Amino acid sequence: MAKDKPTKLKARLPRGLADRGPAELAGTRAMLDTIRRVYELYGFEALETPFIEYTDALGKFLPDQDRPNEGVFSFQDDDDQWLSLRYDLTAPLARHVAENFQDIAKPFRSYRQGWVFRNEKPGPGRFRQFMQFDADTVGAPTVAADAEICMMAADTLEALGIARGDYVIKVNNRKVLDGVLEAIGLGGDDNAGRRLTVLRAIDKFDKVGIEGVRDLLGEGRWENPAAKSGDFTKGAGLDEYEIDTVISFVTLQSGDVTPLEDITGLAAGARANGHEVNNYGSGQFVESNKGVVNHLRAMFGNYATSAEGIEELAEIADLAEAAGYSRDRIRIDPSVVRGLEYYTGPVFEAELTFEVKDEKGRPVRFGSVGGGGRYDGLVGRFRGEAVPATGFSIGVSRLAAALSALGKLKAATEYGPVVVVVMDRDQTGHYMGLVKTLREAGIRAEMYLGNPKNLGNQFKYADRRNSPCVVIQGSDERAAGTVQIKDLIEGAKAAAAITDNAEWRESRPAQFECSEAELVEKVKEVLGHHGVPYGAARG
RNA sequence: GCAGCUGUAGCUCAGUUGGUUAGAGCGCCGGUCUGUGGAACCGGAGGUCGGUGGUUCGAGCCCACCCAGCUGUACCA
Repeated sequence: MAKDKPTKLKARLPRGLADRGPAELAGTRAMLDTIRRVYELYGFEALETPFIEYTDALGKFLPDQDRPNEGVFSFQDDDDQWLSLRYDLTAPLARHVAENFQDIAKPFRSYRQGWVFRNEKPGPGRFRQFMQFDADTVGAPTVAADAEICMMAADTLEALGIARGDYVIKVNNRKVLDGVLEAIGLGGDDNAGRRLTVLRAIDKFDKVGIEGVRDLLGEGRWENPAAKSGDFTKGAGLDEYEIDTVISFVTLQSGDVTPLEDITGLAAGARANGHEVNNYGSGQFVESNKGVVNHLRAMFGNYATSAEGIEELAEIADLAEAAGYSRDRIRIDPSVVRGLEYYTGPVFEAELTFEVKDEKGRPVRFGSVGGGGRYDGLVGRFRGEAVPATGFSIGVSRLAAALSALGKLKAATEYGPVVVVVMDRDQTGHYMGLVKTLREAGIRAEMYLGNPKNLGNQFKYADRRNSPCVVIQGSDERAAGTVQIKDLIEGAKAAAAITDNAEWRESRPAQFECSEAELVEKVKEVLGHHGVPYGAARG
């Protein structure tokens, strides 16, 4: 009989998804605790919604398609209704608020954290399942709510260990953009398509540079402009004058032009307080949000829609400044576009400003690690009236990926349990008794459950589990009422010099004997010596 | 979706102008060592060479198509 090899099933993980080990879980848990602490400090309260929503609650275009799997994972219920895995936490929040509108005290301030899913092509820092941590204020029309969200975003990133200057919260306002677009004749519903193209072009500013944006606003752009090869992106088809207008808006802060605030009268005082003040000709100037806002006023203040947005930005800048958040943390930046569909006013984006490199030394683009904005229309979709709302979302998974790529995510060695080795199979009950004693003292412990015939294997196991120590009791010890405790951490150090195997075995480094009654006390000494937490000290 | 690159052991990769039975390092398992982790030495398991078809006396290598992965780009409500 020919032996047919059973066809092995290939074990493989779908792309864009990831298993998480103990170290990563511990790191994520610490991040979540930190974020939660900041959010709660600001007065937000917890809320959780399910992973699954009706598809039409998430977006407006889906239900009429055959397979609404563009971007979202969807499937049909028994009753043929389309369900989807949530792709963010904002739409479910809007549904929750609308559904429980009467019972919710407004302004409603809530936070929530959880997995979201996107059916898109994954990449570095882009996953198909990732975690977000949101905070939203629903029912507050004031821009103070927006300003507060920005400040909280800054506080959160710093609480996570990102130094001031290594991140920035960029702020813009959709109304300013809308006004500019109206001014160049792209207002109205029939220009929605071109408007979108313009917004996307602006969004790519830091990726393709000023010339790239110029091409995208005009005829279009090749993936490799020099060789005119690769993918071609069709442009918005604007003329020279229109392009110049848009470019002047975008570069206002982000690129070549940095508007400066004239502080001639204030410079002396600023210097006295230790601020750096640049000299430009006769007047004295400093980079500031107020400078950007003044510049916007001068250039676009005569467009009604823009003016409204500019004044909102001015107020956010003032509020932030008054609270001590200056341009190094919260920055008015007209190139920020974001969330093209549902944002109605201020939009925010959290960016890391330091460069992260991959293992080959090439710079990695992680994109924004958080974002948000005002979405006055989202809750209103479920009701007849507009409900003002603003919120912010941290991309926990992406931020964790960025931090660990940078080596900033503390990869503290996770110690395993104390292992009680099995020397005599017929004493299993007694060994488990030792384990129980340790557990009752709050010490992680387990008896070796593998094949106990070779004692060496049990040590190898304990070594791999990163156990701080093992407990040994053979017939000699049992007769004497004692146990051997072997400190594996200390032993590894002590044995580093030994090269001869026989000597290695004989020396039994870092091993000592104690009475069974002293077991807990002595193990605690070993754990304490190495800083291994136990009992209440464990997280 | 579009473009480029890459598919050989669990991982990283060799593999001559096409030539018997496809290799190495690491890892894994076992032994030296059934009362002691590491090192060392010895041994072992593990491959439809991504798939299908073609050219050839002969294909891991050449050709066509397909599939998968990576990178970029587009899309991302």
